[in-house]
Amino acid sequence: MGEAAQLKEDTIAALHDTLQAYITKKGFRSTSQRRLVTDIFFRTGGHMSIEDLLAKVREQDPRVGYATVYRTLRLLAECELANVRHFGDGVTRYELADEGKHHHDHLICTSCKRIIEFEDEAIEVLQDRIADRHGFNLKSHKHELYGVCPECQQKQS
Amino acid sequence: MGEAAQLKEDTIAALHDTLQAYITKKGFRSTSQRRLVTDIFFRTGGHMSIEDLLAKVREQDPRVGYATVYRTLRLLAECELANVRHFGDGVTRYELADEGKHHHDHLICTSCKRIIEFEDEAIEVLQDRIADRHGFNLKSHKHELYGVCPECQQKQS
DNA sequence: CTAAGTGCAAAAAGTTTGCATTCCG
DNA sequence: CGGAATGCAAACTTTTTGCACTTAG
Repeated sequence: MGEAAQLKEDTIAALHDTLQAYITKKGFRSTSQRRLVTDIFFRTGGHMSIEDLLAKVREQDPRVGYATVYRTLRLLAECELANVRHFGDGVTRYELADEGKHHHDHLICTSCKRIIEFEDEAIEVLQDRIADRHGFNLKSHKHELYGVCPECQQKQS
Repeated sequence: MGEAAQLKEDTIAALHDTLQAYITKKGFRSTSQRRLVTDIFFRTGGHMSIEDLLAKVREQDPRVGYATVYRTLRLLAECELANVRHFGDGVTRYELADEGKHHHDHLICTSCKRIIEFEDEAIEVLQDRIADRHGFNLKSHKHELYGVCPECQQKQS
C-alpha cells in the first residue's frame, strides 16, 4: 500500500518480452529509442507525463524527440501494456497496465499533486455489480479521490 | 437512475441565486452572456463540452465568443457550482456540482460514447474510509466505469 | 464614471503529422 | 534493399490571454 513499489527485474524483462512479441507479430521494429523509452517507462511504472518521461529519456539520449515518445506510448497503449490517464490538469499521463502490476486506483493531493495508489477489493465487486445491472460489458475503470494530503493539511494551517 | 434527469425550474432558479450571491460577494457583474451561458449549462446539467455548449449558446445569441464560455465555466468551477471532467478524449467537459443534483458517477460506453450516471452509497462509504486511512481530507472524486453498453454489444456481434 | 466583461485575434500548450533521412530485419 | 521508425518542424486542437471597446453597477 502507499507509493508505487519498485518492479522486479524479471517483471520488467517480462514486459519487454510482451512488447517484443507484439512488435514481431505486427511486423514492427525494435529500435534503440523504443527500448530506451519503454524501459524507463516500465521502471518508473506510471503517472509520468510525456514531458517528464522525455526528460528522463534525454538524460540518456539527448537526441530523442517528442514525437518518438508520443508514438512509443501510443504503441504501448495499443498493445495494452499502458493506459492513458488524465488527472485534471490538461496533461496526458500513461501508466503501466494491470499486466505489470496489481490493479489499483488513485488518491490525488490537489495541493502538492502527489499521487498515491490504493486497492480495494470490495469496491471492485460493487463496480462489477453496477455494470451488470446496466448490462455493460466492463472493460476498465478509473477511480480517483481528490483531496488534501496530511502534509499539505499541516502546511496550510 | 439512468440518464440525467431534468432539473426542476426552482432548482435552476436556486443555482442562479447561488451564482448571483457569489458574483455580488466578489464584486463581479451579471451580464446577459453569463446569464445565458449559465442558464443553458444549468438546464442541460453537464457532460457538455465547451464546443457543444457554445453551439447551444449561439443558437440564442450568435455573437458570444469562445472566451466568454471558457471564462464563465471557469467562474462556475471557482464558485463550486461546476466540476471539470476529462473522459479520455482530449476534451474538457463540465458538469453541475453536487449542489444542483445528487452525487453520482459515470458508466461510459467506449463504443457509442453514451454516458450513464449511477449512484452507489456503499462505494461512497468505502471511499471515505480509504481517504481516512491515508489521512486525506477528501474534496471530490471521480469514478468512471468504461465498457460496452448492451446496444453496442448487440451491434458488434 | 470606472472597472469588470466581452469579442476578437493572437499566443500558448499539448499533441499529431508530413517528410527526408536513418537503420532494422 | 524496402519499409518502419526517427527527428525535426510545421500543422492542429484546445484553451488562455492581451487589448480596445462595451456596459453593469
